[in-house]
Amino acid sequence: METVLTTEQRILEAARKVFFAKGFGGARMQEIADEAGINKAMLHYYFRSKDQLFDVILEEALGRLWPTVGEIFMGEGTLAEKIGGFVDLYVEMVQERPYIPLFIMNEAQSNPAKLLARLGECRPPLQQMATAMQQAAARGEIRAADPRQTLMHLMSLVVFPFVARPVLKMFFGLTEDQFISLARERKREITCLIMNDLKPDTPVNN
Amino acid sequence: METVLTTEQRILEAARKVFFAKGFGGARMQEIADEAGINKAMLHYYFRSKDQLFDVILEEALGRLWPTVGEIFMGEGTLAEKIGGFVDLYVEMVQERPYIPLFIMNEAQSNPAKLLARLGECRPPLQQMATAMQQAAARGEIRAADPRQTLMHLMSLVVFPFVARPVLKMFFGLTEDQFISLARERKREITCLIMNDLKPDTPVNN
DNA sequence: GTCTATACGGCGATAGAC
DNA sequence: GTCTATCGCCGTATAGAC
Repeated sequence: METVLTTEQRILEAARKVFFAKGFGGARMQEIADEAGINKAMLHYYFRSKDQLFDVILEEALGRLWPTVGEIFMGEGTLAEKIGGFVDLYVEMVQERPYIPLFIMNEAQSNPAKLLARLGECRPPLQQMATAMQQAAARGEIRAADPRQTLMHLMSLVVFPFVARPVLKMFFGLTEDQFISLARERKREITCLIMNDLKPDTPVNN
Repeated sequence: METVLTTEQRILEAARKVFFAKGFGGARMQEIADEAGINKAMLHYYFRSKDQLFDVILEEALGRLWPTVGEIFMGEGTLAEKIGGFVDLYVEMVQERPYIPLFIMNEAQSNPAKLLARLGECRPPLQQMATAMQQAAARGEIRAADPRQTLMHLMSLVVFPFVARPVLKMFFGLTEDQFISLARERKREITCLIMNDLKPDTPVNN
């Protein structure tokens, strides 16, 4: 139970903060050093170069992209429960680290080579999701649907509002508290939206 | 019908390209000059500083954020038609200029002051949309719903896939062509998704 | 209006004392 | 391991010839 962080830990914490906020190109080694309360030279002592320091941060971030989402879809229960679980977990992740998705989308555009190579190793649980959806469709719980579209719907609905948070707050004239409560309402809304879309055809009631 | 562009126009075109791709911090005046086929000094001759050049580009981009969306919701027709029209128009806009949303979300985070002031003047047509939804609800065409949530749904579903395009292509293992056709399918999907969600309660069939 | 040359500062990175 | 000092490069911006 040591509350004193090592120099390396303080550097990493500072680097996360600055890289996530400014991206690779916008981040300054000096700012990271200041944030960590140490000297610029120490950054190079511990991590040779800006590139290598960035790689460590990037690796961490990518590892946290897909929490334990795959397991949710492989577990027991109805698809509605699984989708609900996915949304809960994913909203929580994005809410805790809102900078990560924007950071990743940015780097994917400005430094594609660097990012996309590593991104290949962090695929979403598309296979598990497809299986879960097929089984649910066979049970008549939902209609047949393209799991890629459904995953894109889910990611869009969960991630976008946090990525665009400052813009949306301005558009809707919201305070931070109001935004948070609006975001909270969304969890349930999103699940309903998706399940409604996947409802099986009901010729009788049509 | 003059195909020869003035120097100023060529600078602006080059600046759009570079700023949209790299953001303010990542863009280099040298790159803009090369792209325009002129000298670096000319940039400063026409636009004094990088900041002022950027402001011009930003202004343009903000003006194109909301096409003539407001009019769609004020016109005749069912809400389903209006939503469909919104999606068509908005997808088209984002498809044509995919860099603009990411660019705006970025600058909103890294240079909030500069952007958010001007952003206030480019609000989405929330008022028109709210009115159209209230009227549709009164006609029994849809259930009562928070127009802010509906607008957030729409923006999320339309914008996110384009902003995250490189990432999604990698996740799903898609070529550019495959991505485009997936995006095309989405237009209809999104409209259905939203209208399904807004369907009025039907106690008889419930 | 367009060019070359240059000023000036900030950046990443390293050397070397302690 | 930690610091100060400094190198070399590249960024924005300007001066001045044509």
